Amino acid sequence: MDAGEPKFRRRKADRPGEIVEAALQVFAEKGFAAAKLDDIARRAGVSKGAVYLYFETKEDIFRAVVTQAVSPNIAAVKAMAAAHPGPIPDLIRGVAQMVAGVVAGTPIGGVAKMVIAEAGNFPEIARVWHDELVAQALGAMTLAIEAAQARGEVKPGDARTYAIQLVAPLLMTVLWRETFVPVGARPFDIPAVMTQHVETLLNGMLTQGARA
Amino acid sequence: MDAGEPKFRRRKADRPGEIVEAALQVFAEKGFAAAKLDDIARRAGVSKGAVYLYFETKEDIFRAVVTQAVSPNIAAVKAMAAAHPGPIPDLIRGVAQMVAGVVAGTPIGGVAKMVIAEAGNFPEIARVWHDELVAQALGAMTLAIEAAQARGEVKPGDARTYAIQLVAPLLMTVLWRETFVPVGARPFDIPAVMTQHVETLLNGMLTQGARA
Amino acid sequence: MDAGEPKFRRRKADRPGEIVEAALQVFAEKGFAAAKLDDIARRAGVSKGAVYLYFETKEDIFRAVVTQAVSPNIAAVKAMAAAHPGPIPDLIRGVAQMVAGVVAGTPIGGVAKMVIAEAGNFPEIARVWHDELVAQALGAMTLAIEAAQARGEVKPGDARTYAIQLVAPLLMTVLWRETFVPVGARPFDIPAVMTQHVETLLNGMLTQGARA
Amino acid sequence: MDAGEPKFRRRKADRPGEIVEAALQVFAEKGFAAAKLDDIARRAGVSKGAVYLYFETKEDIFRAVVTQAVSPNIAAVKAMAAAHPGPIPDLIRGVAQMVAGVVAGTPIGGVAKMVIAEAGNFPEIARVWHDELVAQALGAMTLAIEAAQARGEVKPGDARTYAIQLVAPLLMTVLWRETFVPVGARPFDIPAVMTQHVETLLNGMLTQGARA
DNA sequence: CATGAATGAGCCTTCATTCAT
DNA sequence: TATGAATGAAGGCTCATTCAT
Repeated sequence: MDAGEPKFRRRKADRPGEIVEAALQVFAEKGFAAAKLDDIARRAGVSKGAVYLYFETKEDIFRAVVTQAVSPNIAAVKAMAAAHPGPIPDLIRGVAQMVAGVVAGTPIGGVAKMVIAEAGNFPEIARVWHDELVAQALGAMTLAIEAAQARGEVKPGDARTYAIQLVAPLLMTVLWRETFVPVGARPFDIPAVMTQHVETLLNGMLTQGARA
Repeated sequence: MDAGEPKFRRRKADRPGEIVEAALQVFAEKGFAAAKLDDIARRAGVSKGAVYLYFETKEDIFRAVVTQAVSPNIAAVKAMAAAHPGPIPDLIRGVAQMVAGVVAGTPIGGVAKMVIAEAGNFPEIARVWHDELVAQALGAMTLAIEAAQARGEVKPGDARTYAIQLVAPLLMTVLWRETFVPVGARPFDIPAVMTQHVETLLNGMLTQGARA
Repeated sequence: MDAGEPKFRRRKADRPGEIVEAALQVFAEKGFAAAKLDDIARRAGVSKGAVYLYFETKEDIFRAVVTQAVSPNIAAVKAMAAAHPGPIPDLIRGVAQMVAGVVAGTPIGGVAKMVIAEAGNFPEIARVWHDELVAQALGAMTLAIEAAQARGEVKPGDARTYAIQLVAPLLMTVLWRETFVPVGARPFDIPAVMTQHVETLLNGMLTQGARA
Repeated sequence: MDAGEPKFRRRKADRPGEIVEAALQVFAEKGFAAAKLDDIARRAGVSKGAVYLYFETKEDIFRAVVTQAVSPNIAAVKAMAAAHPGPIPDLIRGVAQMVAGVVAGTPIGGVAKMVIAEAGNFPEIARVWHDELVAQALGAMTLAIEAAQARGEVKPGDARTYAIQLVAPLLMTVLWRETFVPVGARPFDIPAVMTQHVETLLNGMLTQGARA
């Protein structure tokens, strides 16, 4: 019986996840509007109608894809926020490695692309992404840098700006991978870029004393 | 025709340009698929039919928007490439200021967003953007940095990586403006960010001797 | 099975009847096309699949609803047809009271509405309804009136027309109840209307002699 | 040029009327849900898309059909309401003839059928039909009858009931025409039925004195 | 018998594109 | 050139019907 391909499968519990996963691929590849329900369904291995057993509309699927990509990263952000208040270089190196790993190993890059692309059409999604993920992470980094400045570890300068200086190459290389690599551009080794970047930037932003 | 020509008479020769300009706004706001020909025509102040006197298809308009945004910047890139081989800090500061000015003062950010979003659907556009703009600029910067390394001005490290480290915050802040500012995020002062970034990074990447 | 059988155990034998009853309500409320199998099943207290154990298609259920509403009334019609050939006023009064009672106490009004609404899509249903119910009743009345005319009880005039004159207010008030009362119209007291109608009409159609 | 069938016609002003007329036929024949936009468009001689240049949704078309059928009759109702306060028999005979003419000569029967069928799904349509047409007409008749009763022309009895007694055969024969005639039932001669009905009923409802 | 997850044909609606004016 | 009414293909969504359990 196992060998015969049953026409129906009856796996209510698994379906939503499978559909969201398939949708992530299709949306990341084509964008929201150009993605066809048929494609999503086929890639999820179900019929078009089955998708509507689990989601109300195409927009719902989109929202599920994006918000679902937020949640697992919230933990990481919280860990970052709660990070020990020790010397800032270790913190930054640790965070950079962790985030680089996430970015390299998950489809979060594709989701980021979708958020950027559809922010105009789905403001609430941009808001969720910002409020729950980006602003949190940026805020945690900013606070840590301000504390380090107070301790004399980091040179004067806008702390929030230091924070984006730190993460910008990550976003850049991810979008590079999504945008230009498929048309033949030379890819970047994301962890390597981050290593060089963090060392260079630390070198530039730390005070003499902290650089020891 | 005569002296009594109405002051605000529409210039026929300007039509394509007006349409492209209108299309840029609509595409940047909604994305390619969600942009309606009707909106573009209305915003350009012409009828829907008139658009088809100048462009074959919606894709054509899109291509025109993106490629048109490339050309004026090619000059800048060439200037960059031909830049004098003097001390690298001045070159970098000069380039950064120029690029920051362009980014802050033109809709190129919206175009970048479109390129990222539609790279999957219009690979040749991603290719044009990469080959004629991004790769050129990155290549010029890379060469200049390698030359500076050869002169002992810049520390060892991957020159192409140094180049993206330099420009990444620019892309980041532009996308921030396009994506999160409309939903209430605090904006960045792009030139200020670039100033701090360039100084910090130069501080970190220059050798002792060059830092004088 | 045994004495301990649950008190409210569902009678399998009743299922078709329960489904038809539920379907009658839903069809009467929404019409054939707008009625959803899901609604019918839910209102009958069974699963959607169970409906298909008893009926082949949605059309089948519809046919069952309408034809089932015909049968119990056929007896009444036959009784009418076989009615004693005595003075017509008594016959008419008796028939009117009986029919008014049926109309007021059964969902036959909703069925009539369905027949009217779907006659175009289900001609055979209109035909059944006409041939087995309406034409029979009308024919019986017509014959009785013609007999009364022969006996000099009823004035000259088209007998079939007299017959519909008699029943028309019944249909009118039923449809009023189905159509306008739900949107706030003042309802009619159907038996009262029929009493006044029958007396007025008899007054107008009987000859001097019969009016004694 | 006239001989050649042009692909497009450009008759903006005529379209809505043509579409509503076509829709009336299709809706009356199939009902709202079973009517296909394609059918309506084809019968109106336009493409499916063209329909959407003039109406937002299928429901809109339906509403337009029904409300459009109301308006021309409102005038007649008003005339009825303003009718001279002379002897009631003349008034009733006049109104009956007029209404019978309208009913026989316009598609109002089909519209009435639609209103009855879809009252559950479109309550506001039932409300419009009732408030602007049926209740007005019934109210005017009721008032006239009450006045006649006050003058001693009409026997005691509920005036509103007398009013529906009067019009019921009209509705009955119209629905008969829409429902049973297509499946082979013998049609009624509507004006003839009304003549016999009015005379019989007047005979029954007038007082001795008024019958002179 | 009974369930309800799954299917897929069908239809409303949108919108890029065409063309008579 | 310019217009905008008209077209028709495409796709989101619904729901009667089927079938593995």
